[in-house]
Amino acid sequence: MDGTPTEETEPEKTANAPQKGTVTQRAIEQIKAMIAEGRLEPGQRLPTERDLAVQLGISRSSMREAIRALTVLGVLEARHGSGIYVTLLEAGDLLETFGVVADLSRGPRLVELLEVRRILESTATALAAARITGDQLVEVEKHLTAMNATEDPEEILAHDLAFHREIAAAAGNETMAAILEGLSSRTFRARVWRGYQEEGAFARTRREHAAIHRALVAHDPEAARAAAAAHVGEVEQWLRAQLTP
Amino acid sequence: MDGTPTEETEPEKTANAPQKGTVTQRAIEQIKAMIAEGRLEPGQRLPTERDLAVQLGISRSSMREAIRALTVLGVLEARHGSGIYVTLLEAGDLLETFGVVADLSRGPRLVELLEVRRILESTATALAAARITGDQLVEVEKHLTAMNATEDPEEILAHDLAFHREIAAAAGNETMAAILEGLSSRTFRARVWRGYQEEGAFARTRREHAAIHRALVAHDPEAARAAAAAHVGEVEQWLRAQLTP
DNA sequence: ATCACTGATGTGGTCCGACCACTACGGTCG
DNA sequence: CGACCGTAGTGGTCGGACCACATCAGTGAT
Repeated sequence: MDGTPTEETEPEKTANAPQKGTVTQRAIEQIKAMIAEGRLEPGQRLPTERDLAVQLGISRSSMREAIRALTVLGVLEARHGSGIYVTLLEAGDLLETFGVVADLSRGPRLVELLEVRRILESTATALAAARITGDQLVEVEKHLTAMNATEDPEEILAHDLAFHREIAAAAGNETMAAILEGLSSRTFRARVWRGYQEEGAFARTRREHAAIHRALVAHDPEAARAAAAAHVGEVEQWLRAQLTP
Repeated sequence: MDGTPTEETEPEKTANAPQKGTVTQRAIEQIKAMIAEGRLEPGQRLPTERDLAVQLGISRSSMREAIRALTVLGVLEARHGSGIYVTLLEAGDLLETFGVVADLSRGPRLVELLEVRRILESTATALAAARITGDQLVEVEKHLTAMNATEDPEEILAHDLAFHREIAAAAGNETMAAILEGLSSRTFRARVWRGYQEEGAFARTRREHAAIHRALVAHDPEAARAAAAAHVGEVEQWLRAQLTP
């Protein structure tokens, strides 16, 4: 596209970043900056990979790496045959990567993660108790009864996740809900649950869920906070004990 | 490896993932799985890009995209001329991406982020009050006095960040500290601070910091929790008011 | 024997060009 | 008018080439 090769061979200083780090890293920062500055709106479609590469003066390969990076971060979304789009940049999009932390953590850090979850979950449950509507409560109860009606561990886990997800949603803070979602990612809980439930913790779990539900119905934030903290705290203490046998 | 070009054209079912999603996405999952299963230890060096590509049966280009993705997630680290290494997988490594959320969030979500920070920061400060050592307290005081001794906004911000970072570290939960670090990322606070401090909030900020420090010295968790919650809450309320003028 | 220099080697970083797989859109045909 | 189909454009993949950098063994002077 350049045409006349007599263009500035010397590095242009037109308010552009000179040269720091790899070109791919630079491209990532530039696209991020474009979004942060509002030059790219959520949901908007970007130019093609080829055009973008030309615009930033890099090869398509490097541009693809930059796009891939922003894709896994939940900032961009590539649709085969259609184009590249900015995501809606909602909490869920950007915090999806949180699950990776939970998946790759082991030992002491699992306890730390549960501690964070206990803090956030108890607060979220308290907020939910104050704000939850009738419809939302029905949804919570649906998963609660379904969870108690089956013996299939997989199904129990699924409804357990949904139970807490509905509560987090009722708290009215999408960001907090998204973080808790990542903190309860499938593989994370599956690893902990396996051992925990094998000790006949089903009954205790049901009792704790019932206590949380009771607090929600009563719109009692303090009771809800205590119940949720105790619920997560039980698992936390069990896991803590597992690490020091 | 197989040699004979009479290779099975039909999809191989040798316990391998058949074909879902892009090859790059598959490679990302496979490497993640290798780490999760312990086949790759933290700090360990991986085979070369070229070898890895051959092992997973994909091109080097696709492998590079996978590596780039895991790099931005803080799972891998590429050193030019040396090789690719698994990071130490510490909380700070994996939660670095949290800063992206703060950088790209605007409007209502900024309030939500501050709400999350208020919850975590207040708890972390409470924990710190109970556990902080003399040395750690000295470090905190260093930033406190330095912050009050200058008028340069940039320097104030830097010491402010360090002040809270030291407290979070004293709480003894690296994961929580890493999340708070992301929630206080430079660009995030710079955007909010700009307007907040222009209203002569310096004095108030100093008073709040002094209150937090007093609670730490007294080893009074409840006072620390209240002071930290009020500190963040002030900014939170100010920002909330800005959004509904 | 010790140390600084130097070269070769291997690694990640970048670029290019080609082709494939899929989507979207428009025209055609029933 | 609607279903079908072909085409152009897009992201996805591949292979090869070259560059920039780190590392280390070998060399040489001290």
